[in-house]
Amino acid sequence: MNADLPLARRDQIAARLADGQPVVAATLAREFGVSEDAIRRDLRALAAEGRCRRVYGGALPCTPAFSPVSARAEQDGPLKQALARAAATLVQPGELIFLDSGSTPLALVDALPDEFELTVATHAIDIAAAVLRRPGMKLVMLGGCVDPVVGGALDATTAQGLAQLNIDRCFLGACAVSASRGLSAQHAADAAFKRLLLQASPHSTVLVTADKFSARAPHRIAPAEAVQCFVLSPEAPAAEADALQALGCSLLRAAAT
Amino acid sequence: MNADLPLARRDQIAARLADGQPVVAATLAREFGVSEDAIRRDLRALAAEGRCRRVYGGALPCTPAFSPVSARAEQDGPLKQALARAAATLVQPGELIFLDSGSTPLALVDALPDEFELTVATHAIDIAAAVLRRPGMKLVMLGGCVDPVVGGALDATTAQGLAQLNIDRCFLGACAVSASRGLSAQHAADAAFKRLLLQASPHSTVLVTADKFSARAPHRIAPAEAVQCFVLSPEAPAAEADALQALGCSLLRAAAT
DNA sequence: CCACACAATGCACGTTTATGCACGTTTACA
DNA sequence: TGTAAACGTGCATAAACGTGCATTGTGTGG
Repeated sequence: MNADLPLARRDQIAARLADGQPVVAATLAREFGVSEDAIRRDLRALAAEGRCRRVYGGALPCTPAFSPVSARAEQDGPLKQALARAAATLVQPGELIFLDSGSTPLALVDALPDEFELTVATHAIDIAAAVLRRPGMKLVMLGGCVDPVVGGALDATTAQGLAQLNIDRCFLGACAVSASRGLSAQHAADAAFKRLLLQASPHSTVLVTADKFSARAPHRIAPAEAVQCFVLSPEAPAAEADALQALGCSLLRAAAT
Repeated sequence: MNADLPLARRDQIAARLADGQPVVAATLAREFGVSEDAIRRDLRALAAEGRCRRVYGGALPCTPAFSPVSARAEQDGPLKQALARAAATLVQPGELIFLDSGSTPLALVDALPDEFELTVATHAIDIAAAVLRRPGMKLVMLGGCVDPVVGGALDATTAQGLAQLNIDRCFLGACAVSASRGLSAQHAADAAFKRLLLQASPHSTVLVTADKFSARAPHRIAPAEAVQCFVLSPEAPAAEADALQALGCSLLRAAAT
């Protein structure tokens, strides 16, 4: 991280707490490269200001509620995080990556490395909010009328904004995946947008939880071979995986949780 | 790199701080080829002008880039909610309202009536997220490169998107308010956007907490008479309120908490 | 041309602050 | 109930701090 100003460290810890994240003293000590004593002093000071609640092993935010991302990430949790970690290995420093809407791409935000100077583009509100919490990343928001179901902008303006980006890589969530029927989505507008996104990206990755293979969805996005890489969970059926590979798609297996 | 003018050095340091970068005294001393004493004097001067926060080892930007909106979100809770409730009474059914970035407009989202079939437009990520949680509202998101300090899109694309909206009413937060100096903002791009927003709206309302009257900010947005209505907190100084009214602005007092 | 004010700087001094380590105590968990 | 980790406290150290003072360079008025 950047400058080792003591108070800056304290601010960063305070920011995490204000964000609703609990902090662990030992972890922070390693992360900031100082002894646990120093961290404990910080936490004590913050607690004295009423900015957190001191507990054995670390500290908790004084307002424990309300933290949309972390809550969701915890709950849907380990599986999507594992997919996200695997997908994050594909990203190269300095790239402009586009994150599609959905909880799996959302998990990817927290898995992206800090030091890569990435630019993240998205049309999804919750993903933008998550990126905003990551210091080192630039954020480009696509505007338009927001579809309340998808949680992101989805209209002609959005498509137009997409066309103005030089995307290096995109990550999609899909409603349904099959080697024979390709990718499908629940909503027509969402499918159309994903189709444009695939066309606009020289390299596209789809994050797939195992249940997506058995799912059906009405709107065809593209054939599977339009995607360069699929990230699969460990319990994905081998038959489907082999079929995707036979189409020329590369596969990435997430580590078992 | 360096002209030897001392003031030029101070300006460069100020520029970095305005950019959100923390600075380390020892590093700056080596970089500019002067003693740490000189740097410390600069930092002290800048801090005295309110342009940074002095800390042990260097200085931090007064609005740290890394803990953007989340930290200041709920600090003045009840007060801002009271302002929001007062402002919400101005809204008419079916309108397209634009919400500026800031914690006060954010509070307004939850105060808006459900049954009015409103369309809310914004360029701020957190406000969009809040609107998304309200069922009966339509949401229009303005896109563009997102300013991490403001927490919303702020570039030419955003301005263009604004021009394509038929806004009925807009609600602004301001960094500083004064009858004589008008509205001011901390950041140039933010000020420019607010200026466009005022021009694009037939009716504009500014939500003002009492501390905004004593605050200073470098970038002038518009004179106070460019705003139709100010919503004031109960403890706002009467002198300032009278001065605003003398300029032809209507006032709305929030109920005491 | 000189004297002087003035601002910026570097240096020396004593003071404050943050840190790490050592010690004994408390806490969580098996 | 026992154990290991986390805790708080005291102390020593090094870095950063503020202040006062001498030096330098520049511009101005006598």
